[in-house]
Amino acid sequence: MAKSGFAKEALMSFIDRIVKLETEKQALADDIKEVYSEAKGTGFDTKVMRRIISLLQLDKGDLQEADAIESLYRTAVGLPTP
Amino acid sequence: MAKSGFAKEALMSFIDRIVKLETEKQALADDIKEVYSEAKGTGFDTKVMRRIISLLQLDKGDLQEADAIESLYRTAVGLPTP
Amino acid sequence: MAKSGFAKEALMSFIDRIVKLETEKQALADDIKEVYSEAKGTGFDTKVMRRIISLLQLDKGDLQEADAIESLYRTAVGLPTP
Amino acid sequence: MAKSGFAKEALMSFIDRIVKLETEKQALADDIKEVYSEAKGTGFDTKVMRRIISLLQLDKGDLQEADAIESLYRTAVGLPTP
DNA sequence: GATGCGCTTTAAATGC
DNA sequence: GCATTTAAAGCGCATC
Repeated sequence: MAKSGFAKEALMSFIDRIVKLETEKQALADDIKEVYSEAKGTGFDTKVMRRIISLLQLDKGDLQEADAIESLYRTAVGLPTP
Repeated sequence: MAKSGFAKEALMSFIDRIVKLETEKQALADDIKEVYSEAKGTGFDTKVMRRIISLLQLDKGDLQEADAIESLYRTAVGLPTP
Repeated sequence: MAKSGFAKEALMSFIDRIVKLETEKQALADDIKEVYSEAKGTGFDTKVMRRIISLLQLDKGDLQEADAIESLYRTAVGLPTP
Repeated sequence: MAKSGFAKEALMSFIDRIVKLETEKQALADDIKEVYSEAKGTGFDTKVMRRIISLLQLDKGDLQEADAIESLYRTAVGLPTP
């Protein structure tokens, strides 16, 4: 049992698995960064791209609602709506 | 002279000033957090509020341009425009 | 209520307060930058200064952190924590 | 060119690639979470595990950091760095 | 349900 | 000006 007997092997196994997964995860993060960099070099606005990607994650209703609230608040503070 | 003679006093003076300013800055950050918290309690969407505030920092032309690019990208990926 | 009736005045009030606070906060950030700039002009290494300041701010937490590390290693090895 | 002609296809390609990579990245994040969960179920303290893993990852940089600190203090005190 | 902590992401600063 | 590195902010989880 882990708590008292002290399963050193088990702990090391868990930790190894996590370290490995995190390594792969970091590699993907680097890939993503690279794609953004490439897109930027092609002339795209990466800031807007990031926003678009986050909007894509929303389901349709949520997106509409978010847009609606933003329109409302924009009007309230005197900003033009797109 | 700082580099060779070693102006310990001067260094400490600079550091003290910075620490003091950072303390005040942190206090303002806390105040801001509190206002957001109050707004949230009143029923406002703080995420949208943050966006509105960042949009307010832009000058008019920049805002229009950002909106235009976003519309373009939205259309390109099949998202509805607000 | 904010969502339906839509308290435009309340929203503007919150946003005004935040914008004001952020303005002051930014002013302090600028002041800090200026001090660093002045220090740099006097011959100090600002990177080192930043490091020292962060170390100074960590001083208090440092002991706690050392204690925490000991504690966690004890736990990891199955020893009781004090 | 992206800005005027507007390469819709290119944009969609970039975004698709990023979305795909982020999906994989999220899958790995979920895997990691699952391993922690399993470890927890086996009786390990996940907080401690996280701490240990972060310490393991810092091991390499640690020496460098120690050297850097010595270096910065030397500079602060006016001593030449090696 | 609230609070704190860690992670992720985003903005800024510096050096090339 | 661009790219890297570092600080700040926001977010979400986990705990109490």
